[in-house]
Order: sequence, then structure tokens, then C-alpha cells
Amino acid sequence: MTTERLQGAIDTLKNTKVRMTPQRHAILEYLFESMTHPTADEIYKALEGQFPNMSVATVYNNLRVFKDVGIVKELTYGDASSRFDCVTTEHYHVICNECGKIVDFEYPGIDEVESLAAHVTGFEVETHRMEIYGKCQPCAEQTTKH
Amino acid sequence: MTTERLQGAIDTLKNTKVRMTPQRHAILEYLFESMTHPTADEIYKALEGQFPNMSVATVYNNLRVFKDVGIVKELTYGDASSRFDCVTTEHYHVICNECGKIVDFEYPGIDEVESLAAHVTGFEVETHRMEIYGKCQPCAEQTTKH
DNA sequence: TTCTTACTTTATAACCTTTATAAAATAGTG
DNA sequence: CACTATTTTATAAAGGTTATAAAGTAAGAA
Repeated sequence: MTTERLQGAIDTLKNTKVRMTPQRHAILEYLFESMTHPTADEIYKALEGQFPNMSVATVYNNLRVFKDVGIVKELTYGDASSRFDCVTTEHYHVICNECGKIVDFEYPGIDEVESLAAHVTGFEVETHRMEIYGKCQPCAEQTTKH
Repeated sequence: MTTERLQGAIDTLKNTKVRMTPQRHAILEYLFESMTHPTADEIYKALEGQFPNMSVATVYNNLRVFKDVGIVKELTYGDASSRFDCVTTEHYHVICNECGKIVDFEYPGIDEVESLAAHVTGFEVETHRMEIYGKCQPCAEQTTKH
């Protein structure tokens, strides 16, 4: 399942003349296996054992390459580090304000917002972004008991 | 109109025991008069004439104070600088990918997303964020002609 | 009005994420 | 196997934001 999608990503790269390197393979593998939307630094730290000499720049460079090719999405949150999400189906994120956990969430109904916004503002609308913030169940429980 | 809202903000601060300083007053005034959702640096530069010795830290500190009190909202966009929006009614933003222009946009219909997300994920949902990205009319025209 | 004190401002340095640079290494083609 | 354009590495630097400590000041009390 994840290996299939990983293979698909590797094929996509091959088709766009992006060279496969051990570092790239490892970063991809980590992205597709982890369900946690990791930050660049988390990826870097996770692969330290495998690639003691890998540079942070390599992680950032490759994440950008993956993003340009369209197999990875960057999730930006102000000051904090970006998180990276290997693209599958369209989905939104529900984010815990306490622990930062990110949960995927499907909701197909919002696309009409784009056409309305285009109509009202005159923009050529391309995309939208939506996130939902709150407290995940474990964090909510911890707050309740004192 | 804007002066009324400004006065309201000042009153809010007084009620929360936040001291009024000339710098604070000027930052607030600038925020309420400008319709551009300025960055901290833009505010800093705009007030340079009035306060030649003001420190950037003052701008950041006060924006945080205003945010905590609830009279200002921070809009975060990854690497780029945060923008600050004096809170009025609930609204969304339509953002130009070319020139960065931000246009306000009302759309009351999305609140049901929150309850659905709460139901599906078990989160205690608090807020959501949505933005629409595209090309504003002037930028779209510039791209078309060559 | 003046005093007092806690809150603010200033100036500066530091932090953190991300990007630029140039030299060394290497993937993939012929 | 050799060639070359692409990657990696190591390092420095950029850019936004925050921490710190000393100096200044708002606002209530006397």
C-alpha cells in the first residue's frame, strides 16, 4: 500500500528527469511511511543514522524538488517549521492547539467557495486552504481533569 | 467610523490594565486606518518618522499584546512575514499569488465544517482558518498580455 | 502635585528556519 | 568506462522574530 504509492512517486520523479539518489529515496520512504506530516528537521534527524553526513540543505532541497513535481505538499504555519505531507487525495487538516497533532479530514463541500470568491472579488481563483483548530481528545481530557 | 473602532480598541486595552503609550496608540491608529493588513516591518517603517527611536521589538511586543487582548489577528504565511488584521467581523481572505494583495471576503456558510470535523475526529473544535488563493484582476491582465 | 513601582521601551544580541554558494561527489547516459 | 550535468556537502548568510537587561515612563497612591 505505502510501497505502491512510494513506487508511484519514484516513477513520477524518473519521468521528470530527476535523478534518484540514496538520500532522496530515504526521504521519500520516510515521508510515505510516517503518518505524521514531519518537519524538515524531523526528517533530517530521523535519517541521521542512515546518512551521518547528510546536510540539512539536502533535505530542504529535495523537499522543494518533490513539491515542484507535485508529490509532496508543504503545510506552512507561521513561525513554526513547515510540515510536509505526501500528496494522496484532497483533504484538509484538523490540528491540535495543545500538542500539534495533525489529523486528516475529508470534506468535499467547500469548492463552491472558490467560485463565489471569484465572482465577488474578480480574482482568477486557483486554490484554497482550510484548516480546523482545536483540542484533540487526549489533550482535552488532560485539561479537564486537574 | 475607524475612529470609533479605534476608541473601542483603546477602551478594551484600558479594561485589561494594559497601559497606553504613544507608541501603542500610533500602532493601533495605523492598523485601523490602513486597510492593507500590514506586516510588523511595514508598521515599523511607517512610524519611523513619528518615532525615530522606536525599536522593532516594540512593534512585535505590542502586536502580541493586541493579539492576546483580541483586538488584532495574526495572519501567518510560512516563511514570509506575518500580517496583522484589526479584528472586526468574521471574514476570510482572498490572496493574490503574484502581488500579495489581500482582499476581505465574507462567507458565512462554512461553520458546519467545524461540527462535522468535531464529529469525525473527536476534537474539541475551536476555530478554523480558510484562505483563497489566485490572481487579482490587475495581475491576471498583466499575465495575459505579453 | 509628586512619588512610587510595575510595566514599557530601547538597543542589542541571539535564535531558528530556510536559502545561497562553491567545491567535491555521483547518477545515468552513451 | 567515461563524461557531464545534477546532487550533495559544508558553510555562511539571510530574514523574521524573540530574549535580555538597562533606562524610561504611565498611572494610581499619597
